[in-house]
Amino acid sequence: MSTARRPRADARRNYERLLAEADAAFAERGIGASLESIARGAGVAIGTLYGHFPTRRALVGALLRERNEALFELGDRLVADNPPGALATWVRAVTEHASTYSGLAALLAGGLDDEASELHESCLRMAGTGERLVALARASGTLRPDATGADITALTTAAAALREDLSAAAADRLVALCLDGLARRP
Amino acid sequence: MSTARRPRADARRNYERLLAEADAAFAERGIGASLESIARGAGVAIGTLYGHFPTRRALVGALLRERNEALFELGDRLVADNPPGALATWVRAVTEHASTYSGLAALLAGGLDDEASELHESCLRMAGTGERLVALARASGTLRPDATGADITALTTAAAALREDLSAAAADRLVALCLDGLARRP
DNA sequence: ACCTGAACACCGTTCAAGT
DNA sequence: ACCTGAACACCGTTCAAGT
Repeated sequence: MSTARRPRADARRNYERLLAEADAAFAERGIGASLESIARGAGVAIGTLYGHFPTRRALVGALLRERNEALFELGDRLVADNPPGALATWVRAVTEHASTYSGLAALLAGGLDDEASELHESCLRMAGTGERLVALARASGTLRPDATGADITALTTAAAALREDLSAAAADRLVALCLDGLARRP
Repeated sequence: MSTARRPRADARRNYERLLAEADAAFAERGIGASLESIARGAGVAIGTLYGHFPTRRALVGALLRERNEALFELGDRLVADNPPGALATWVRAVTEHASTYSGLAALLAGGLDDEASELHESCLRMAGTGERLVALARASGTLRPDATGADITALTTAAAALREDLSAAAADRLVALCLDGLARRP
């Protein structure tokens, strides 16, 4: 059934080199780092980069693949086990994930509504996990009844932006305050 | 005492044209809009733009001058009168101000620590007003004793970023939740 | 005193030509 | 099947030459 072919050895090598170089560049100079400099650093022509990754988002998506899997694994486990503080754990994990590269938070926020985005699927899945954890917390009476999954999406997006614009400490504090605001009053 | 001279008529006209064109460009395409296109739209050479505004931030600062005055006037009045909900009013006003152009929130956040920034002074003043309003609210017992001015800076920065990345509704909701988290428990 | 625009360095994206 | 790099369009910034 599979129509997949083994890629040519040089293609595979270029692919890996581009990923490694892009990761370094995005980590250092943010998600807007020049694609030309990435191609140069990987030792390939600019056309080769575009051959493997037609858009910047495709490159980001490929880089995030492993991190996404780890994140979703955590999410599934939290939903299944529903341990105390599951929601807070999830919010912190997503915030960290969205802070992998500076500028990523905005890209992820945009990927939620943009079906054409290579990040759309993982954004949807993150939102879905948030919804489920909110439903669980509400059912167990630890959350305001009007809390929604959208609140969690907003909170993680805001916290990730704060990490970029101000500091991780400010972001952590905001998360704590908001979760406090979301908690059910005794 | 004043060493100020009346500017040449054409200089003044170019200055005003550049401001008008920049306001339109920043409002439409965000704070990163091309300076070359702004100069073109204003009908002047690119060097003329640099002559009047040596950095992008200087241009933004000039555009915000009037808005800043209105904001500070509101802030001073809130501090003087300390009406109910003063802190919430201030947070919403600053959030709106930081959302004037897309991308401005990040610039303002950076201007707080960067003394070289043309926006530094107004950032400091905003933070100062926040501090005073927090002190007033704490003194009147409506705020958690551990609340700080930094919390207000973080909240407005986060809300402005949310407006850009998600929606104004999400931002308003976050502000409400955080202010709830900051309120003194009865 | 101010304006002009060429000059330089850089980037995103495409695509004909190569291997 | 993949890679190369020239080509095009665009931008930030500076500065010598003009008025």
